[in-house]
Amino acid sequence: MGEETWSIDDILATLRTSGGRITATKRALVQALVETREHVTAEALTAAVQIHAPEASPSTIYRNLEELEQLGIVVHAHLGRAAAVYHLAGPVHGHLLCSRCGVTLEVPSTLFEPLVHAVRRDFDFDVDRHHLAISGVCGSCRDAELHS
Amino acid sequence: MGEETWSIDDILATLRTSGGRITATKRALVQALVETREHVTAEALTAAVQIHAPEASPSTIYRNLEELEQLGIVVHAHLGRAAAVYHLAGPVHGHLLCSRCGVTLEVPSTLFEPLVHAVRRDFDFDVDRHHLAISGVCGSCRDAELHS
DNA sequence: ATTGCTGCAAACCTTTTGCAAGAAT
DNA sequence: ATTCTTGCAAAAGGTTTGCAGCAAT
Repeated sequence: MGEETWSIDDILATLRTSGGRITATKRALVQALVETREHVTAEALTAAVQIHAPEASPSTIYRNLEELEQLGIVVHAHLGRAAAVYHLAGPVHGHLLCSRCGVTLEVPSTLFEPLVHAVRRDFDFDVDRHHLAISGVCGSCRDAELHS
Repeated sequence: MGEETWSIDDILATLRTSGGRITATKRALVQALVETREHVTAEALTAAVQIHAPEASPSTIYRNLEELEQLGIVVHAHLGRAAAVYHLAGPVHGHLLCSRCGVTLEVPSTLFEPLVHAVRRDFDFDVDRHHLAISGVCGSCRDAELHS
């Protein structure tokens, strides 16, 4: 259920082993993913990669991300209507997305365990813990609303 | 936290009371929503409305859906990368989306209560119960996978 | 020498928006 | 008469794809 941590070399090795080729774009993408431990959009990753490889195109980023995802290195989540966010598969966690300000909070997956088990028991459904995304209103936005 | 059930007349009355005007498109849309108790895309709703009002355009459907949503009559959820699904606000429930076959299961929101409370307590975050969407793999797809 | 990867540009899909004409009140 | 709504068409935003050339193996 996800490695502890991925190093750049881990990832490149996995990429090679799977038959993929290592390109400058892939290297820069992997580096960006490892360095920013946050949830980033494909657009942000493209920008990061372009610092090192100015010619890199969004389509390549998408293709590389898909390759990494199929290897279990990267996961993505859809948080509402906006662009998907990508991050390294790591310690599993859920996402709380504020529908007012858009902030994303990561919460430990332990919070979801009761739900995960109930859903498996009652609905024979295996929750993908990586894709957990719950929307609502964060404390700051709720407070701001009360004052208006 | 949501009415028990909406009738067509309930909805039209609410629409009128709020200052909105009743048009043929709105009437057909409301009828489609009440009749199909499922989760439908804007595209499907457009098709349903066009049976009665062939000239209705998708943009009008979107605008009407937004109006209905602001009145608390309709809610929508984003289940993955595909089009959003809309349905009448009713007994609150969560969604389980199978990432293999795309089926959507509705589950009672009681399953989410432990999570909702933990998240409020620990993260000061108010979950929007209508938007709960959890992805994973349904029993049929898991079984099919085991046999392959 | 293979053949996987790339950038570019264009296509795609869902949703939003501008606008002038039309319709509900 | 007022002004809310509509249809159309175009735009927008995110993602995917076709293709010919480039590059990693």
